Amino acid sequence: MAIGLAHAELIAVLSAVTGDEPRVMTVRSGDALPSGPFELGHRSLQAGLREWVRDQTGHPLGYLEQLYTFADRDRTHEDAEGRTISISYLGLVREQAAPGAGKPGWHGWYEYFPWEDHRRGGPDILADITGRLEGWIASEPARREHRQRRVDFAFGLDGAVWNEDLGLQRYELMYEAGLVTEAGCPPAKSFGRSMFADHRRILATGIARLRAKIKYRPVVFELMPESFTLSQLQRTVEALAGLTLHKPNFRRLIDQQELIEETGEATSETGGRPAKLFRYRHAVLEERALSGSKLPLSRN
Amino acid sequence: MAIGLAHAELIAVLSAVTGDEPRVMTVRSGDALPSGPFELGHRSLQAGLREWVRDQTGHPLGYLEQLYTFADRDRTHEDAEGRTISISYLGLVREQAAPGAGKPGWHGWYEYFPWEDHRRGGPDILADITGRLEGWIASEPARREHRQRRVDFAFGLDGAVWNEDLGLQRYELMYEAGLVTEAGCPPAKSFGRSMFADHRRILATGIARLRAKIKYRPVVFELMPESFTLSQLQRTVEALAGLTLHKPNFRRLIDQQELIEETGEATSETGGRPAKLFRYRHAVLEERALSGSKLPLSRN
DNA sequence: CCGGATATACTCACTTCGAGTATAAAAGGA
DNA sequence: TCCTTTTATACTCGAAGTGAGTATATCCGG
Repeated sequence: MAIGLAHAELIAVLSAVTGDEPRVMTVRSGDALPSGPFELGHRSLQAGLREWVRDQTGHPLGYLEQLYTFADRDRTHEDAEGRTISISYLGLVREQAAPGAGKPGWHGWYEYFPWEDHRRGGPDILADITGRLEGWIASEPARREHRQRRVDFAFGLDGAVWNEDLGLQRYELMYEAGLVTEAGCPPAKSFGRSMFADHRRILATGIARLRAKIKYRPVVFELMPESFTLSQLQRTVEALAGLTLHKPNFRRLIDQQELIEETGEATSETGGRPAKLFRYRHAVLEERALSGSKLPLSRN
Repeated sequence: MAIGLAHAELIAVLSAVTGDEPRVMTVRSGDALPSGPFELGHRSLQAGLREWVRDQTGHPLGYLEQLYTFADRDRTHEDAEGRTISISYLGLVREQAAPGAGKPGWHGWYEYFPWEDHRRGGPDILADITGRLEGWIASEPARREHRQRRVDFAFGLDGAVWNEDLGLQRYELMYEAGLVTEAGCPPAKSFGRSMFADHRRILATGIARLRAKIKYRPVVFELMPESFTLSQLQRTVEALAGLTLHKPNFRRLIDQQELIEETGEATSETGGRPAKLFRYRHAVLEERALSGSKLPLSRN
């Protein structure tokens, strides 16, 4: 069986949460995701990326999973024979281990996707977007109905509810409708900060994946410091989902799953009544991480 | 940014269900999964694979999704510079469109994973496997506890319940314990039919992904003929999951989701009372395919 | 016309889950 | 000191979902 030659690169969506702001590691002042060649000599892709991140950033990398492999024709490396295959990964970095977070190199998710943050209600920018999308829908009568259904579903219009998992579909619709500069839209009429090539699409893929995952796997804890309060944990989940949650239900679900345990200490840095500190029960839960563990993503 | 050179190949896990037997398309008399070079000139990986499958098999390919990209050191192409990157896909083929199903080229899933079929109760082979695993657990005192937890969880022992989604973890445990020929185990002491290189592991990845997916996305319908009875649908799901389901609950969940509609006809080929025929509501559901749609995988 | 087989329909108890309400313990200013 | 604000923690209730069992309908073949 013959084998085609290609160039291989790794692209990483590395996220951390500082306070209540989800961030992504970037290069070129926030214009691109970190990427690099897939070097020979690595044991595996996963190991290669781990090593590379450690060298480049000094941050130990907790959770790491493959996102998607792209090889579209428009990704062909300029002057080279063969084409480029981009293998993208999603990685989670602990806040405390990310001293660079906040400084250049880390940028908030919602700079790139301002319409995705619904923690203070649906953002005003949404009305502008859906308005422009209506124009796009009307512009081609033959596909009108189909487009209308897609938009209503993705943006929670006409009876549908906003679903935080559909971030990628929303970005792709906006791309199709020419509302982002990556699709050739003039900056003045586009939405959100754009990125190099298809990096923003890859970021959207990572965000969508993470938002879906926190609902059934205890990956949030990869973003938390060693000990934390329940409110901190909730704010982290809220930051990722771009939604606010019902506090009593959040707490109920967390402790009925026995994912965490009290450290015995408390902190009064939170303003009001001191909060108990908790830690994640690593050892006991290695396996369970593979199955259960839901988070209550009910709208508030 | 420099780009590493590599060989790229595509590997496909193409599945169909005939009657109540889930099958996978194979080459080399069932010893390998179909694979081929990633040719230049394809619009994308997805398009390349679609084209390639159509040419090779004559089967139109319905659902297609990327599974995983492998590039471990032991997958290096023999005499070549660079290494091989294998991009694997999961594809679903309709029974009626797979005239070759049953003939050479298609093999039942459970030839390769006999311990995964629990439709007639836990298979006898399971006792042999867990017995051998106990030996492996005991063989290294330092990791005993950890191994015990992994095995109990994956195989549903010691209070845990059998989880059909964990097929990949089960295979990997068996590989680690040296119970499969791919890991160097002599054929007489190994379990299930083996495959070339890591193809059986890729098949396990595909099966696990599909078993997980049918629970929240309506992908089963990609495997059904145009019109079908509810029992047929249930038997297909059962074949994939390797479990039997509670009939009344299955029907309730199906029709409360409004995924299907009656064709108006009925068939009396089933032996007893004639069964109504249904069809999947394609058009209405393009978008919903992205979110909801659960299947009742409750044990019976 | 009756039993076997399959299809279809209904019921009930238990759990889950969204949503609201109540109490506890700190800080800080009047 | 006390009262308000703020945050943490605890409890309750009703609606919906889910597992499991039972009952009825309609064919076939003897």
